[in-house]
Amino acid sequence: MIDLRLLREDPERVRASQRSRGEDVDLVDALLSADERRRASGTRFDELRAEQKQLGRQVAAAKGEEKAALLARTKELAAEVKAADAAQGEAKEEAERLQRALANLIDPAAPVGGEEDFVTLEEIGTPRDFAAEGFEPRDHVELGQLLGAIDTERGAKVAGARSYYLTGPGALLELALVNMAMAQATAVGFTPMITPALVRPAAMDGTGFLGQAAENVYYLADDDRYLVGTSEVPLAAYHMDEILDAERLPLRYAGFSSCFRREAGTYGKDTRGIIRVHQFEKVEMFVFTTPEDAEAEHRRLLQWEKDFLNALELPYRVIDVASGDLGASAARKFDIEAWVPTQGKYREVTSTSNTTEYQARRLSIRMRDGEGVRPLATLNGTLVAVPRVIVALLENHQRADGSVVLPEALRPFLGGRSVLEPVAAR
RNA sequence: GGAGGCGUCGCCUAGUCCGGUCUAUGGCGCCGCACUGCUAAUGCGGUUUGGGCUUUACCGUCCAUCGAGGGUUCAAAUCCCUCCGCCUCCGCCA
Repeated sequence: MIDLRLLREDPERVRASQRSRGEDVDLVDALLSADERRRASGTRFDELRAEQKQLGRQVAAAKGEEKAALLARTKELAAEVKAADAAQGEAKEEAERLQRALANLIDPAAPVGGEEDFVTLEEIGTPRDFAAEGFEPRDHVELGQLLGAIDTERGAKVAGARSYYLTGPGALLELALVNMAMAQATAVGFTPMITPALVRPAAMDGTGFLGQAAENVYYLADDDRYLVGTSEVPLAAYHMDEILDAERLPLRYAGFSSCFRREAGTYGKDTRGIIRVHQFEKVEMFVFTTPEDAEAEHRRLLQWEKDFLNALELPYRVIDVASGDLGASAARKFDIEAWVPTQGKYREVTSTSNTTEYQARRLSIRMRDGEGVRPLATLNGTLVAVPRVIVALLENHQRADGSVVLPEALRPFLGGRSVLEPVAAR
């Protein structure tokens, strides 16, 4: 949610943000007038209620006829109070509904435009020239089969499309990547967390995933629970309804969980392999900090993501995502895309968003400092989304014989192993 | 799944049976002031959160807030219902 005071003082800024996102601008004025109605109905209720309380005290002290006379008056007033209360409730609900529907204010520094209008901030590393090396690179599905690391066929048999098994070295590779990510995160002060993957509606809604993104969320109707698409959800909601001492900030958590995505509306996209799947594991960084520190922390999250990919010796680029392609919670977002040789393209492997005070307001997470009590800022960033990193590792580090060289930094997490070799088919 | 107990403004706690200055008690912690070579101790005052009005802030004031939501009543922390959470026991189970 955005700050209503800011909305009242500078509605044009909010309209501009909506426009830049390509979202409904009328929502802003609908919210403004709903807020007006909310305050008016609240004032009326408060006045009636004050009168009722005052009379109530008189009733308590009165006796006999005097009391009977008072009761006649208070009875009438009670009906008015009840009506005013209902009106206030409706106005409040409507205002909050609209307030929740409004996306976060765009950071003015974010590029304006749609999905294609991102700005490339930097390119790190150089994609290998396989032609010069004299062989055609295999894609990760083929490599995964050769190495006995990925089984997409049986994944589909058992769990349907976009499902897979990580087998043998593939399974170990996941564990190694997760351990390496956790080691890096804890070294710079993150608290490792293993989070619930199944959450209540308040957590899902509070993080902003039940808006436009709702169609990609698995919902268990019998239990009124959601499967999270990222541990950002349980990590953000971890401090729901709390007031944190500003001196404790920043609070940094590295969450590990399975992630579930329906991938609705992506039929035909990335149907081969494990780039787009319904279930995967991920280590996510999540930070609670002051609004003043949020922008600097966003840069730090990006740097930690780069550190990780650098250690894996992968070529990648960093993009500044354009306004129209931001999630509802994000004011600004940087994605890192790793080079995928067989596609001749950079593909998203991490994403870090500054959600400013947006999620904190929805989840009622505040901080107490010298200024008093006010919302804090939250930020998130991927450290490792396992399948996509496996894709990049296999394809970028493959050799002509189908073996894959493991980057130095990963070897200690694989018992010192330096190469994955093809195995006989099973 | 079954039976029972519990949920009070940071923490602990009084109040709930029997509705009415509860405008929520006391302690701890914390903040301010006083006293004091320093510290400690002591004394006094303050200390939930949100919303409205006062054009912002300060100050002041009103309303809401006793796990959440509804109901009964002139009036609900207190009575009734539903839900959520925690604890104990039984059953089942990785």
